[in-house]
Amino acid sequence: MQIYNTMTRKKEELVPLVPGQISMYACGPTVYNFFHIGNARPFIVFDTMRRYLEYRGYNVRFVQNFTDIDDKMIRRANEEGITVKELGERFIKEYYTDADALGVERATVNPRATEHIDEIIELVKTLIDKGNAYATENGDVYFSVRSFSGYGKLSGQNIDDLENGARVDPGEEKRDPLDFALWKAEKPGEPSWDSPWGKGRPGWHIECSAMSMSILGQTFDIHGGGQDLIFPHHENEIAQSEAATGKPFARYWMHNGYINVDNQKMSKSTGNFFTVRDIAKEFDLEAVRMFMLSVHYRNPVNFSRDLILQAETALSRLRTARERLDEAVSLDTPTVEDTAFLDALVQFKTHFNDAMDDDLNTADALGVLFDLARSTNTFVTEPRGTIAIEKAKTLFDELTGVLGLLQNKKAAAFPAEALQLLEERQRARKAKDFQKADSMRDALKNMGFVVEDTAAGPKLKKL
RNA sequence: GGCGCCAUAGCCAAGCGGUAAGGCAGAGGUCUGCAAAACCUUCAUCCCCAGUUCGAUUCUGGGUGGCGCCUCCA
Repeated sequence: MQIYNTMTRKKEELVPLVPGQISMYACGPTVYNFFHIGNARPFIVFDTMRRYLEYRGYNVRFVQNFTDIDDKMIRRANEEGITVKELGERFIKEYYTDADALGVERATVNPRATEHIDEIIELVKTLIDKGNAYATENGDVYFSVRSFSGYGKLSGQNIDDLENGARVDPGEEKRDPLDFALWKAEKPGEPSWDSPWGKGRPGWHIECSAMSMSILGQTFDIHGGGQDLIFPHHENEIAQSEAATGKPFARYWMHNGYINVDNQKMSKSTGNFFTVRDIAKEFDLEAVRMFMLSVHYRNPVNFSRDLILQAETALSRLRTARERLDEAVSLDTPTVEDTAFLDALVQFKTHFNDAMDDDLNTADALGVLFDLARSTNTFVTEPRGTIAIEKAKTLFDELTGVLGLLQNKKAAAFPAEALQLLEERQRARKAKDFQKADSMRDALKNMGFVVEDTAAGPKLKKL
């Protein structure tokens, strides 16, 4: 598989550190609020990456953290009049609610920053011992950027150019404006932990280094996140981690593009965001996943309700095709068409894999899925051999499963009243009383159901 | 100022050297009592100008127009 590595700015063959295994870390949410559609993109992208790697037979260790201590957490907790811990607990729960609905599988581990304070302190200690960090009078610890010669290698920034834009906040005792905080001294009313530098809390960047390395090892395969994390967050992670261990940190860096609104980056600070929770009130979140996967993960994409609607319609095309396979009439003896069809299935699978192997080209892979749908739709118009039908179902489930689509298997339960109307309508039709039949169809429509007359009889569908 | 991304039909979006996947919407048709679903047909020469090449949407240079990072940010 080829993936685009931000570090080298090229597509590279993915060769895992340990054959057959992939270790992967993605920056997770700061749990101070509901997450928005823009935040959802990396969750979906890296979940899809993980699913694909597992499908291709890798044993994947996938870590996505929760940042549960930082300035925003503290501010929000104060506003709500609750503790930072309580705030974190609440929004971790809310995260799972939305992530589940988006078809995002649970990571192998979801570490929390506050549960890795010991590792963070150890890492900071090591950096001070090695001369890459220094503690100040008031108990802050900073990383000395100029002590790490590789600084800027991920973002392609020249350290002296960066110097011009850097600034120092009042009260900070940085030796160099570029230096960043590893440990922040306690302020009144803030959660804090004991450390060799006095009470305090970790800086943001060090959390990810500590959590990723303590769970996946000093060197691991893939590190992912949004493009806005390239600088400074990921640059800083590299500096801290490699300075401390003397070993390469992540081997491949994957970054997803932004979700835009009217061509502007969706972000909390701009205020042009839609929370996933709000969108869930209007749409099936699987349509949001469909929408995300219809674009290559590195490209920016505009978000709008109209586009989710398009995705919803497209998704139902796949869903209908899959249902038709279930309803297909199968024969004990294969038909002559079966062989050609089975060959076609193999082709679809190959094309799907080729697309995904090319830097996770989900847009292209979805195209294959629609080709498959057309093919099966045509195939099931006649009774076919059981084996061919079953193989088609298996492939369909396999490929939609890799993309995390069509996972809502819940059998649609229709109210008795609706089923009765459907029956009455059918009787009316048999009696050629079409006026009555149509009025019942209208009544069902008002209840939110459409009627489809199939070869196997009338069928109800939710609108 | 430094670093970087993008420009393909009404909309969304792959492709990235050999004359444009797929989805949504639209048009015509088949099926249907009528619909719906499905199927068939139809719907683009790829922002502009140079250059390289037998051949460029795809490479190079220059424009034009969008956008991002450099400060919290997925």
